[in-house]
Amino acid sequence: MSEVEPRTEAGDVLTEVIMRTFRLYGGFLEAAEVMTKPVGLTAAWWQVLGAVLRRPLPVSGIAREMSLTRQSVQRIADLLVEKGLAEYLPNPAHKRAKLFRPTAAGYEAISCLAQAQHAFTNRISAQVDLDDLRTTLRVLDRLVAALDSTP
Amino acid sequence: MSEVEPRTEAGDVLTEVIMRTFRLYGGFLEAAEVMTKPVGLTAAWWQVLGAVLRRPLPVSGIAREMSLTRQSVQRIADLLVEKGLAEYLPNPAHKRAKLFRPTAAGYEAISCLAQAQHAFTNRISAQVDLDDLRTTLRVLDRLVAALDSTP
DNA sequence: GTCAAAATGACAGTATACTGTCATGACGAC
DNA sequence: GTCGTCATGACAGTATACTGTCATTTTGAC
Repeated sequence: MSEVEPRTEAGDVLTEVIMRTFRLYGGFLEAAEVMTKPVGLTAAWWQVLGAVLRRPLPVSGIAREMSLTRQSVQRIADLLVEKGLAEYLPNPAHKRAKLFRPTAAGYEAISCLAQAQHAFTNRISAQVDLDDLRTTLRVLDRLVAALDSTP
Repeated sequence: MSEVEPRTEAGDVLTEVIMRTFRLYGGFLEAAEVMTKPVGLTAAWWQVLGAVLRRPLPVSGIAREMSLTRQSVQRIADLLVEKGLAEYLPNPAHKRAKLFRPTAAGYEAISCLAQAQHAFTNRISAQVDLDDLRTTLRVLDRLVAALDSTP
């Protein structure tokens, strides 16, 4: 039997952080569903639409930006087009990779959501210390980087 | 047109924290899949087995503890029993709610995973400041509480 | 210019977790 | 003890994201 590597104190804390991350993921996702429901969207649709607010992108580009698979984004994008919230444009630079962007209805839905999102984040963030929240963001950024650097 | 509520500075930071939370969820989940694969488990199985290491629980009790639905946990639990990693015991206190617990094989799989998990959390947590990590845990706890208190 | 490699979309299949519904067991008010 | 309510498991259906595979388009090495 080989030696058992003990967990460092930092490792213990990180383990707790990971468990909270899972809880928060579920909680934030649920909050997003609650916000999007009245507008006729879902959290996933919101996320995809939000990625092309500033400029059109091909589906594969959205996927890269969001760290999702092409296939997942493609499915949502097709649904959004079907619902009239987004559209495909011919891409002069690439015959297959059409450009994806919101329609006027899509932009309107997103602006309604911005309202709800502001109210939500303002309310929740008021319950924590701002400097601590900044520290948290910095730590999470470091953790994302640490995960990406060692796949 | 009604007034547009602006996002506070804390709200802005929280928005960034939420996006990192989604990224980290994906990253940690992937890391868990990598760790569980050699042992013949999945991340979800690991989580369910881990909930009954110390004492048996009925499926609905596990679900409550993990903030998941009964149905999701039931499906995993049945799979674990099918694979011989866990078993159902008669519950003297409740005829329907059988008690769920790991078998010897289940405990062995979990102890293998503990090894990989320790190495992982030790390595990742070494890249952040310990006090900052503690602050992060405290903030995440507050956020979980804030979400739970206003459904 | 040619051709291999990578990118892209399309299609199929799987895992996870959710909601909704129903029947049955447990529990408390009375 | 009875009855209404809640808890629990079972079953069905949906949403999201994943992997794998294939054909087509683009890109880059030569």
